Amino acid sequence: MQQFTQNKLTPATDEQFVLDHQLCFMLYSASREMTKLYRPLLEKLDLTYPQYLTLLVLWEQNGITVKELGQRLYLDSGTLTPLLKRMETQGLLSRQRDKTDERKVIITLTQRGHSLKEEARCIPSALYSQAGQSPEVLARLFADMKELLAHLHQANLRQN
Amino acid sequence: MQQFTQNKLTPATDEQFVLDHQLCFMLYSASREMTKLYRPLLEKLDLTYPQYLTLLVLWEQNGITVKELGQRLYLDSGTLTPLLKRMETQGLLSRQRDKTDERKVIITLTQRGHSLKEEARCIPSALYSQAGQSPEVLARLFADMKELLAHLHQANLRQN
DNA sequence: CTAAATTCAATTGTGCACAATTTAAAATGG
DNA sequence: CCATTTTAAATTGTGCACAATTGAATTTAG
Repeated sequence: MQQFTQNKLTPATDEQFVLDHQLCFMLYSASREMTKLYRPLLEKLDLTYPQYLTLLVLWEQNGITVKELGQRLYLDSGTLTPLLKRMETQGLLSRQRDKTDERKVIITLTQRGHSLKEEARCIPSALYSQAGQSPEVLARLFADMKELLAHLHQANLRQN
Repeated sequence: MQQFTQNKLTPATDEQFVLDHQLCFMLYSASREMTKLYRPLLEKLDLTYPQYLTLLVLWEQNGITVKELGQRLYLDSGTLTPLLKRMETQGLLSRQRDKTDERKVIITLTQRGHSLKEEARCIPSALYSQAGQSPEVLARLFADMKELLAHLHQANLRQN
C-alpha cells in the first residue's frame, strides 16, 4: 500500500507537493530564465546580471557605501566585495575607504562606468518587448511582485 | 552639463533605469527572499532549496533520467551532476546507468528519500502562510508568473 | 555496414549567494 | 578615559548556475 502511493504510474498525487503548482518554483525558474534573456545583451558590455544591477544602483546614486549598495540589492559584503573587485579591475568603478569613517568603503563610478549607461540604453525596452506580455499584465505582475517582495523581506527580518 | 545629469543630487532620473521599477529585479530579489524563507525549514531536513525541488520532482516521478529531471527544473547536467552526487552521498537517491541506453543515468529514490516526503509535509503550507498575501492575490500572481515563465522559456529557446 | 552526426552525462572554469568568522574602526557606557 | 559593544567590510568555505568542452554511446545517412 505504501508502495502503491509511491508508484510513478499512480495519478493520486500529493497536490501540495506538485512542482508546477509551487509559486516558489515559478519565481526561481522565471528569475533564471529572465537572467538568461539578459545575458546576450549584457555580454556585449562585458557585464554579468548582478554587475548590471549594481550599475543601475550606482547610476542612480554614485558614491554610496558597500553597505548601502547591499541594502538596495539585498546582498551582503560576502557577495559584493568580490563582485566590486572584479568591476574595479575592469575599470568601471573605484573602491576607497571613507576618510571620516575608515570602516566604510565608498564606491565611485569611473568615466567608463558612467559611459556604459549610454551603451545600455536599449536594454530595458528590449527586454520588456521580449517578455511577450501585455503592458496591463506586466503592470499588474510588477505591482503584485513588489508587494510580495516587501512581505517576504519583512518575514525574513522577523526570523532574525 | 554632462556632469549635471550624473550628479547624485539631481532628481532627473532615467525612468527606464530605476532599479525598483525593473520587473527583473523584483523576480531576482523575490526569488532569493523566498529561498531564504525556506532555509530554516529545509535545514532541519539537511536539504538545500535546489535539492528540495529535486525531491519534489522525484516524489512525482521516481526513476527518471538526469535529462528529464533537468527539463522539469530548467537545469543542465553541469548543475545536476554534482547536486545529485551530494544527494547520493546523503543516502537520498541512487544513480545508475540505464542498461538499455548507457548514455542515460537513472535517478531512483532510496527508502530515506521516500520517507523525507512525510517529514516535509508541513513545509508548503507553512510557506504560503508566511507569504502574507491573500489567496486571491497569490492565485493571480501564480497564474501570471506561470504565463511569464512560459513566454521567457520560449524566448530563450528562440535565441538558440 | 560504417562514417558522421547526435545525444547524454560528466568535467572544467568562472561568478555569484550566503552562512560564519575575522579584523579593524567607531560608538557607547561606566 | 578606557573597556565593552556595535558596525562595516573582508575572508573562508560550501553549493549552486551555466557556458564550454570532453568522452562515450547511440542514431542516422550514405
